[in-house]
Amino acid sequence: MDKNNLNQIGLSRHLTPQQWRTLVDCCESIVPVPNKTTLSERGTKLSKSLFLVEGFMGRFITYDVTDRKQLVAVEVPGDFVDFHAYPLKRLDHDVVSLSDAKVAVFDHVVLQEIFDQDVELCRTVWFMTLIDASIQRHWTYRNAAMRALPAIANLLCEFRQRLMHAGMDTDSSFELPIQQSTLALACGLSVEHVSRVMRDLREGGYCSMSNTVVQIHDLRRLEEIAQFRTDYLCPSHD
Amino acid sequence: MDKNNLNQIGLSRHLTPQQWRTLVDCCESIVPVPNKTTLSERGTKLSKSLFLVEGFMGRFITYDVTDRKQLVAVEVPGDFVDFHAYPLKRLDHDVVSLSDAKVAVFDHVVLQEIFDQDVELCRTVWFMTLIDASIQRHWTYRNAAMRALPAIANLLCEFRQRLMHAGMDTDSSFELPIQQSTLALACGLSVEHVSRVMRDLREGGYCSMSNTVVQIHDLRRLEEIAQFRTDYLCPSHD
DNA sequence: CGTATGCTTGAATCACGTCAACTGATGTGG
DNA sequence: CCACATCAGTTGACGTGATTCAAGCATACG
Repeated sequence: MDKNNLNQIGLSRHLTPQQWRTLVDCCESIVPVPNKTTLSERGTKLSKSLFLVEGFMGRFITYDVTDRKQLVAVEVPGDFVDFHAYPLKRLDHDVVSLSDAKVAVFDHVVLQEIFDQDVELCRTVWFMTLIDASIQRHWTYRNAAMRALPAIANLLCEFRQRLMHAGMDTDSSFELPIQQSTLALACGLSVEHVSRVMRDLREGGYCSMSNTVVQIHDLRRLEEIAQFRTDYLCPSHD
Repeated sequence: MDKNNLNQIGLSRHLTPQQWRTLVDCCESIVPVPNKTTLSERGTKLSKSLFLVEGFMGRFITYDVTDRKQLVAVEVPGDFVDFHAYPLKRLDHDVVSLSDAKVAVFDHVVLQEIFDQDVELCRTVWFMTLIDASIQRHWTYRNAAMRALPAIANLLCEFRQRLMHAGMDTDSSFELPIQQSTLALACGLSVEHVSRVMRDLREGGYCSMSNTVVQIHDLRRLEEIAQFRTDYLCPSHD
């Protein structure tokens, strides 16, 4: 895949066309990533950042003692993966692909150069990492304050909304190449309980998930039990 | 209080002395904030950012339907409050003081000017907001993956560590001007259960909390049951 | 004084985890 | 083609961690 074919999708739409071109020009390469690939491990020093072109990525925090893997964040197409690694250098978690994916690679040194020349671009990218932070706060909220059924419903609504931003058609159904066990890891629930919740959502006429496709049966009612709000996903820039 | 008395504490220590001076020079004023003051409400447009000189601040997400207030983040002295509001402008949550506090106020327009002149400073402040994000990921983890007792223990360890960074003496005890109900809001637990957990921590010889002081009885064992790790609080810059 | 406010404790209930067994789809090698 | 393994999902029985409701107790405060 040629880097000139890179489309401005998802969060990257916050950039002006010129800024986007500046960024794309310094893209090192575009590489395919198979499912379940560990892209970076906790504590190792990073020198590259990624733009997620296709597929899903997950951030996992693991404590060796308990061996519990907790999924604390998911990136969808159009997200910048580890652009915050650029100033942070070392991360406290692992980044693993949740599906076959495709990523555009950026070198930190090159990024530093273009940011030096364009404070506005630096600020905009900063802004985008802050939307991630906003989503992260919501994940904190969801895990602490919501019961299993509304939580799962809420997560599905979030995915739908974010994939919509990424330009995918999500009217009555959408592709979601992750499985129940992944939802369980994201919400801190057991797979068995997620299975029961999915049955309730199905039988309640809200939505259903089979293979890699989520079918929305009644969006209004789904968003209602999910207590879904969009403000944390798309804060206005002005 | 005069702004020339502002000490470089906590996260602000990531700035060089010159950067710190640049920032302090553009501080508008230093104002006292009484306990339980709402500094900014969800959705309202912000034109100022704050540096927390003294006291504690909390970020609350509330859904009107359920009326459940969830505490998703806490700021300690030395933290920049809403510096990320600078590019974000509107927040998805409320910011409320958890104790009597003192804040230094910065105007966004002035900030924009000094960032325009110093990309490096912009980058460093960005870096600091990313440590917040790292903490946020850990809160997501704690809420999803940890049981009540280790979770509370972990939160107390986090406060201890962060207050240590802020230059407070926290050898065998430290000031923590928040109450059990606040811990409950932070961990998504009921006040009654937090009370029981605190009793277990006390009787187990780990730590105890009375009024506004946390007494550490056995730090090693406390950090052990808390599964405490410091990496998410102080990532290295290089 | 009485009345909040913060903490504590007990008993009943419930949401969710754990364990175990089973299904169906997919794949693999003989 | 069949025997077998694997993996995602499902279901039931049971245990438990945490909530809820209710009451009581201490301290601070108008």
